Amino acid sequence: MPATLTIPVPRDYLLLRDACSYGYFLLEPTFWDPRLRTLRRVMSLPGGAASLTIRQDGRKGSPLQAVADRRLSKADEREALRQISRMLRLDEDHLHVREFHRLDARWKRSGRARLFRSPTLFEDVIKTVTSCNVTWPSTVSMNRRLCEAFGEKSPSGRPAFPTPQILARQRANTLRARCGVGYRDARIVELARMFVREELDPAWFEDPLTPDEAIRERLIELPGIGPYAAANILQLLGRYGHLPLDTESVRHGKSVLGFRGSSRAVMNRVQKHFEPFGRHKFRSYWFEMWCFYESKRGQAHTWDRETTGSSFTASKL
DNA sequence: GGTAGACCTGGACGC
DNA sequence: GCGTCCAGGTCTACC
Repeated sequence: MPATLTIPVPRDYLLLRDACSYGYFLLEPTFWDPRLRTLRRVMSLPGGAASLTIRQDGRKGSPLQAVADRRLSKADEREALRQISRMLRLDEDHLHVREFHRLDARWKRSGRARLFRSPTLFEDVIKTVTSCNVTWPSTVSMNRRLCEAFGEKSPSGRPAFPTPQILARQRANTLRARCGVGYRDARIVELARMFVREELDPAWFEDPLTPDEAIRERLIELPGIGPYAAANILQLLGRYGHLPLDTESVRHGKSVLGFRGSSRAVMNRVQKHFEPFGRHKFRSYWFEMWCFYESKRGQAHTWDRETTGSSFTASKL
């Protein structure tokens, strides 16, 4: 008998808006079904992998229903709830959201504030590494192949994201050959080993008392993590005071904000432009870009993963 | 502290 | 079908 979980959400929570709010919702093993408006993904739980399909009845603030493809023990249920809560940012302080809307009133009416992320910090770190120095279709491909090659299968045959334990046991060459990750191979294996050896402690990174700058400094030391990746991981940790500046920022600066000059000059102007939004600047920056994408491709919850969702490339927008 | 060049892959393009 | 070029952040060597 498959398990069904009922998950309370903040009163402003809307699944189709808040799940389809960041590119990772298009990456394996996550699957947003634009027709059924459900979010499906396989999670690694104490009793093994399980696929969960999450839906909301369409009303803001209605509880979510998550249906698993197998029975879940109490320990499985607790872990599934913890991961879903992280992924959908259900635990994000509503005062923090209100502060953001006071600072940037453009998003108050639509209610945009929450950004989709992975159920674990490890997956967020690896996804960030697979998004560096490649166009989006390659990021899509790397994540699909990582899951197919190394993800534990749920009873319905779909793979989870590989655990640090599985990736830590691989040789770099194996990752390169089976997942097309290129020179990122050794960096991904080393990151996985650091998680397994507990040199990277997710609790320290997730602790609100840990200063942003301490986290940034630690991230920059890691293989494959530079200034862009560190800022991106910071926002994934709910710390929105840094901008992950990349070629996409330059495109946005030029085409939407009307800035001119070299890439470096445009990046500096983008940085300055969002300074007034202080510790919420990433959300202001991101939703501005997200709205631009939606103006070109339709609302994100209508995007098909295999077509629209696989084709974004800054230089072609 | 700043910067040039290497690192890989997939897609576009020309022949 | 093959070769060439390009996009994309991090890392190292060098000034």
